[in-house]
Amino acid sequence: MKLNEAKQQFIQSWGAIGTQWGINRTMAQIHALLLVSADPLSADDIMEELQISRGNTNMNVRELIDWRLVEKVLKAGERKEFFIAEKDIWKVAMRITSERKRRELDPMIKVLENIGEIEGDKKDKDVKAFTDTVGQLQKFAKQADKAFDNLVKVDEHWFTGTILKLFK
Amino acid sequence: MKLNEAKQQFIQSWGAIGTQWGINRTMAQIHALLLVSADPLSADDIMEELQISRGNTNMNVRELIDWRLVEKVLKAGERKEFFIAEKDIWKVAMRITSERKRRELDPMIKVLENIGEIEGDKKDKDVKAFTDTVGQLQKFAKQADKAFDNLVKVDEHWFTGTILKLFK
DNA sequence: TTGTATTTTCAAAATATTCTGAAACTTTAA
DNA sequence: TTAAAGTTTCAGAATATTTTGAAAATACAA
Repeated sequence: MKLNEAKQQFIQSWGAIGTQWGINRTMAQIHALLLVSADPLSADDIMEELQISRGNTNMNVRELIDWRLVEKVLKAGERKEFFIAEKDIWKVAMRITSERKRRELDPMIKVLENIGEIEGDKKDKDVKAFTDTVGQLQKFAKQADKAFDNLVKVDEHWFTGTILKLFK
Repeated sequence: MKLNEAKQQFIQSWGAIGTQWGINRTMAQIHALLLVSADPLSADDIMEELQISRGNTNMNVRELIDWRLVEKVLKAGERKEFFIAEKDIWKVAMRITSERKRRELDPMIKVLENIGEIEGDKKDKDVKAFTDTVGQLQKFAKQADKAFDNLVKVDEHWFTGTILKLFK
């Protein structure tokens, strides 16, 4: 299998998987392209490689930067911006996890907090069913929130060596 | 806050969160409705409560059953089918996790497996960049796969008591 | 059987999301 | 300054997804 062939296959497949993840196809493709590129690419490189418009490229690169999966790189003597992806897959996974938590778990916690006390007979089976489910969800959401925070925190400390120092 | 008011708020918010999760709004709403209902509901009940069509109701209830979040219930003397949601939030979370793994991680593993050996100079930086990233992804995906399987497995055994028996 | 209640399917309509490309804006070098 | 290179924005077009509702299929009682 030739390199370019394999690259193209990887990029296309990654785009398809992206949609399953609820992620924009183009965003996933640009990420894939940058992940397997040795050098930083410019917007024009990306447009050329993926056959997409400048606007689309710009929007999705910006989104990838928001997710902290891609960084802007400046080359000496060049006016253009270049882009490079974080290559450490563990870090990539942590950042995607953080972002998904922010988009999926945090709004859930907010919704649950905003549900007020229910008026009426607390022994009523309908009132019970509601408060019981909402209560369980609240408990679960808070636990999950802590678990994710710890996962990401431990990971950051691992890299900076903070945890090892605790054992000295 | 009145019960019906709170229910309606919960259902609408859950629908909105669902879309963030990459889940169909109606599916999330039906799930929310069943989660906070004391008794099983019929398709007509769901249509009435959420103001949606029969086709939409049928499709999404079926999808929820596929996810093992909802079960069909038959009432004596009634010809209609009724539906009830799994109320144990931990079980719900495990089932959603399993389904997401199936939809998100499994296709990723498949894609990575299908990428063949790259022809050409293995010292070339472009070849290196590609094989290195794909290699890292493969390693990560397999670890994640095992981790999720174990999570779900431990959980099932926990409920059936299999793990406690191991310590006897 | 036949008729009635119920569920399922699916083409077309409605809605939502993504993409394009050109204009507006910004940055930098001369 | 000016102008050229580059980036961003966003209205409208293209795509994709979801929803409706009526017809077909199925299940059941008489």
